[in-house]
Amino acid sequence: MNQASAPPREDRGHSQTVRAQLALRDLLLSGEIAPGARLSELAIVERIGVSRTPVRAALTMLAEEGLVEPIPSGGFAARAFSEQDVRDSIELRGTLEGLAARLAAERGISALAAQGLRDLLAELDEVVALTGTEAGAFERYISLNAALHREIVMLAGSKVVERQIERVMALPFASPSAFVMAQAQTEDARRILMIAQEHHHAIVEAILMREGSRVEALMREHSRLASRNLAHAGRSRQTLAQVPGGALIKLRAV
Amino acid sequence: MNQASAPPREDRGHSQTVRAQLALRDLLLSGEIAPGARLSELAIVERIGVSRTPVRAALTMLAEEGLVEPIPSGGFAARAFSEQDVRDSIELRGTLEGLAARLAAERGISALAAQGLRDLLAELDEVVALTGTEAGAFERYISLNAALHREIVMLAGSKVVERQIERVMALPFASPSAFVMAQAQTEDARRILMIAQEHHHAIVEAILMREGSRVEALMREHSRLASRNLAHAGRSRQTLAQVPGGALIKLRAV
DNA sequence: GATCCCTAGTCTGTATACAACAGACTCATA
DNA sequence: TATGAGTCTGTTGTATACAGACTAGGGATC
Repeated sequence: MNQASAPPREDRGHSQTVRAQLALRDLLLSGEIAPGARLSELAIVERIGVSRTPVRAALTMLAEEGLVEPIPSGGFAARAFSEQDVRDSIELRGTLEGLAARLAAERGISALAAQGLRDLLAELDEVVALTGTEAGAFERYISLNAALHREIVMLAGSKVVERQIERVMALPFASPSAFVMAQAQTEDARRILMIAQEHHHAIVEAILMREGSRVEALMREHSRLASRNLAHAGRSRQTLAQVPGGALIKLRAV
Repeated sequence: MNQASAPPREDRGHSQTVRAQLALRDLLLSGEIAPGARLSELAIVERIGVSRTPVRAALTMLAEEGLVEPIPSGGFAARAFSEQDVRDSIELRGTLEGLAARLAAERGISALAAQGLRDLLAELDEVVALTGTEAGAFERYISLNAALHREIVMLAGSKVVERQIERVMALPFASPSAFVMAQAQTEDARRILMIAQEHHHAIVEAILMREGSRVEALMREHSRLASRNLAHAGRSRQTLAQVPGGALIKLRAV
């Protein structure tokens, strides 16, 4: 270990493998490593200062996540995603979240969990009202939105389903809030957030009323908001840069 | 490399990592490594005759697949599945296959692909007719059934969806034919196969007619046949032993 | 001038050595 | 007898050395 000096940031507590994984993911998502490029292990070693073994482990993990893909002759390459891939990922997330929400509705949730959902909804209501007038409202919306979605997935009470959804969300542009930031500058932004929040209300209500089929349909439709946002964001590479992992997306008509 | 002798079977052509992965998967699915047991790397090295590096790689891959799970303090343990886990996995597969079938229907398939589906159906018809009178019919059914399901997934034309379904099927008892063998001895066997085949016909028809919503519902219901079979198979550990990966399933009331 | 082959360099896959850590066991003490 | 500290063993995480495979570039030949 003759690299630079101490661990770059407060990476202590993490193993070298985790550090490598996070660093690599950053490099990939920011586009610093171009999509399609081969990932030479030695080059990565020099770049992030851990030895080949953890780098290799990180690469295989990222390959499982789908951010890199194995090259037949050996090694890995940064993966590129088409607009269709993104759309499919969103549809996939909607379908799986729909399943989770349906299970939650059908199996029923505790009074405590119900209150948790209501609280999240109320907080989201506040934030949506503040949007446009207060800085940081979007960031706050994103985190609350993620929390609500996560909570619904948890309420399905199925590790198997949970794992699977986690896996889809490893593709960053598939996350529920991926395209919110891309819309932040638009005049439409507030309107879209209000619609999304209306969805949230309906979804929570359906879960509480144990309307499985309804909540599934709602959840799917909800995810399609992201698709719509993608259509907007996809118009320019600049907007796309606001989207997490946007650098990985190849536009058709650039 | 002072182990035993030459590579155990015709494992040549595979890398050590792949060999380790296959060997470990076998060990896990057969139950030779008990669910919940810690997987010591050294022990595996001695058992399958490759060094720690590929064993380690295989372990992380199997962890991604969900067959083993990381222990907080380090290392991995063989995972155990509850009956509920199995049921959820089947529901998950049904949902995802439903999505794939719907996409195939909505996007349309080529004339060649349509003919391929019809051919598979015809072959399955034959095999189902032979069931009970001819040995090996069940095995043939399983392989044709798998081929049909695979084909439908391919026809969705989405790598992202395909990958995800692959991942669910890594859990062997989630595969479409998992519980067919468990039923082979039953007098119900033939009846169940006929029902499944009726499903297949309706599914293919719906895809050809581009009835997305219908095919999705059909596909889900189709997957629930497996759940029903599980209920039967789950009654005894002996029947469960016929199911791939059955050794990993913990019965509630044994 | 184009194509094919050979060679050198680079890279990955694998094995192994080393160090830090976790857990269990023992022994001493209250 | 119970509790605590200390040690000791087994295990994983990490680094690195080595060998085979692949790639690219240059030179020779058709």
